[in-house]
Amino acid sequence: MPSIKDVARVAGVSDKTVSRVVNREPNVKPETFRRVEQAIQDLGYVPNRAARLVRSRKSQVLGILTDLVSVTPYSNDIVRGAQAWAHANGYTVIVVNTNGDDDTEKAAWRTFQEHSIEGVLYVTMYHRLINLQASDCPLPTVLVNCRSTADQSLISVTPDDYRGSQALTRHVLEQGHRRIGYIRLNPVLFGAEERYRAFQDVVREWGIPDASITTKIGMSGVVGQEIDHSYQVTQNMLQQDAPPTVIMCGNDEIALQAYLGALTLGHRIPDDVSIVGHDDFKTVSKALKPALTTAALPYYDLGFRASEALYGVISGEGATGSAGSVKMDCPMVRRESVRPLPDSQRSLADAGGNARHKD
Amino acid sequence: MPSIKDVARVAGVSDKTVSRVVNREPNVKPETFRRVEQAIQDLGYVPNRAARLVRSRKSQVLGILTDLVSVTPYSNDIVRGAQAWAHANGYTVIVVNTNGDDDTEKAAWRTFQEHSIEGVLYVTMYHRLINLQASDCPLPTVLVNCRSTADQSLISVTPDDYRGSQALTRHVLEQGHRRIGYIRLNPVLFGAEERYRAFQDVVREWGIPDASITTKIGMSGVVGQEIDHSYQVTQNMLQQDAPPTVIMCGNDEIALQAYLGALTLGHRIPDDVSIVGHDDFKTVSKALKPALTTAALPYYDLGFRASEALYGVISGEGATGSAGSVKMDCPMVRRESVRPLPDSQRSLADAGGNARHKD
DNA sequence: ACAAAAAATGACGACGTCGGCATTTTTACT
DNA sequence: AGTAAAAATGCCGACGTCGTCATTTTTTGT
Repeated sequence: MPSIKDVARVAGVSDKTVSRVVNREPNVKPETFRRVEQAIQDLGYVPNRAARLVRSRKSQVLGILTDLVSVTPYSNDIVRGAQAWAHANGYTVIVVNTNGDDDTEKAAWRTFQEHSIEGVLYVTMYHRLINLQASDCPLPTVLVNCRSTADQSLISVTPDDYRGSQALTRHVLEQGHRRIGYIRLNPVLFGAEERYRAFQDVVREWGIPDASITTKIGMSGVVGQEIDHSYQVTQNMLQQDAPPTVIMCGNDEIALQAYLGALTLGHRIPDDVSIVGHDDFKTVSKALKPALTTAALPYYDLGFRASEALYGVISGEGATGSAGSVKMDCPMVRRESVRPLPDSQRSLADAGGNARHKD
Repeated sequence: MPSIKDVARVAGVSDKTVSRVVNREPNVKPETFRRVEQAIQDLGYVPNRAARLVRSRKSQVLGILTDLVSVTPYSNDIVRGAQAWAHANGYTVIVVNTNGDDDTEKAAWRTFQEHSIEGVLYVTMYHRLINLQASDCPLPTVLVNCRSTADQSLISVTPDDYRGSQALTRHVLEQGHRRIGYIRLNPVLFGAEERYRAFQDVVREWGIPDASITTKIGMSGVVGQEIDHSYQVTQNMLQQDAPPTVIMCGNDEIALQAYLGALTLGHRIPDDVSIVGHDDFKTVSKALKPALTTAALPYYDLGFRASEALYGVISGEGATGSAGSVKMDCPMVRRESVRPLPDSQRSLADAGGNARHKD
């Protein structure tokens, strides 16, 4: 592994001049520049970051700390997004999975310090609240897909579950649906709460009577090993009197269960029952027939945006406190699983009440 | 950021003694050891890897080069497996996604060299053949999920698609199925070839007549944007005269299509038709009702095993040439989507021919 | 108690790079 | 041509750590 001095010798200049060429500093004669470049080429010289770092303290490395690569493999897109930003900006990324283990997390922070990392992305694989103090973080940190209840000053980048669910609910109502089944995500998840709240708010805003809404919990249990009742829940809903014309699912996995449940009962989608999901897990949402209308969790963007934010913190560009925190939209992805109801079918007669949207 | 000298001063010893303590070298008086540890604690000293590296040339860092995080997000488990090995063995991991771009790949190799990385895992996100020379790799390299047609000497760790498919086919035959539909994976994929070949070999070995086999291609087109015909293909198969009693799918995504196609036609699974997949994409295979019998792609193990192999190369423990290459088993995961056929239904009468397994 | 061996500790320099500053070469201007 | 300013280049040392080897302290055996 040749060093800068080897290059200097070959090019017949001093090591400092080589350094200048390598770092594109000014004040190098074109002719010298050429000679040095040639020598670099010939020797296959590659600068040594470690040595550079010993002097300049700029590692150009970012750390990513993830809790566990949960059952939903899609959240890896957060990491991809972060990497994309990093490589576009000359940074390298070190990733450590803690698997939710505290000791591993401790070790990871230490590793990051040893590597003189400039900043850390603290990524959770599902949207949740955590309990982290800024003082626990020995390095500049940005929270991704989570927020800290303990310390508001930690900047976070999270998906806006509320708005995603809101858009979906509005869409469903605009298509004329009034009898609605809602299958909730595992209540343990933060997103579950937000999504359900948005659903309720919109439904109330439109004056839909409670009687025409059926809500059930589709998943429950510890994250990672939850029990999924949504298949059965769907079938129960469809077999009740005046069944819902649309089933809104807490996420796409539940939507898959809803499809299976409905199809097995001989219902056609969306002719007999419409279905919407949430998250846009493409392996599911695009694969279903008809393709699923859902709201896309912006995982990739979360990672990308968070890296930008982290860079802001590192380079000290203001943005202190939670002022820098961002909620990113979950845009609705309209596919074919929601059928517009003809006017004639929009009454609520058989579910009691017939309130309509006020506008 | 305190240095080893700050610690030395506080502990009242020389920097070298601190170094000894940090690296657990012998010949330090217990009392001195204690004092130094205390000083380290008090100052929050963390050794600086860069400085260490400048001298010792052992970075304890592995690089992971991935082509693209393809449509199947599951292959990320390869990376997880590699990380698991790394962290268990004191290594840190740098990941770079090339998105299949040659320039990015070039840049990645360079970055790896700059970081004095010890070795590289060259990971492809789907099982395929690549065209890489050992001479293209400036660092010790192990291929994961791919093999090089250009250079046999590159060690590779790949899944054994053939044996996975073989096990699945045998299972299906053992359950008494004789009229079989086979929906092929995109022929562009290396695994598609292997799996189909295994299927054919077993079927032939058992003496099943060609007439009772229906084979169709389920996906085609460029990887990442393929067209999926398998939904329609399934329905066609089920509507033919003497339809297959089991449909074997090139992978689990195709199996999902098969489920949807079958259910929509009113067929029950596995009562009317059995289905098997391949890959064990859990979001699909465990979610389906009934859960899918499939063969598990050992992604995690691939990554873990490959790291071990790479370490072997780095530390020069023989294992030269493709002698070190490994094919890892894809164990069958037996769930509920295959129904054993009662003897009375095992004839081939209506499909022409009635050959039986020879043993 | 004393020498020899063993253990513990320290002084110093090198690793590859780059910042600071001194020195040399070139350019611009009279 | 001569001089001042600007440009180009080089020398030296420091970053934090650890290897080498010298020095000091402790232990062991008589």
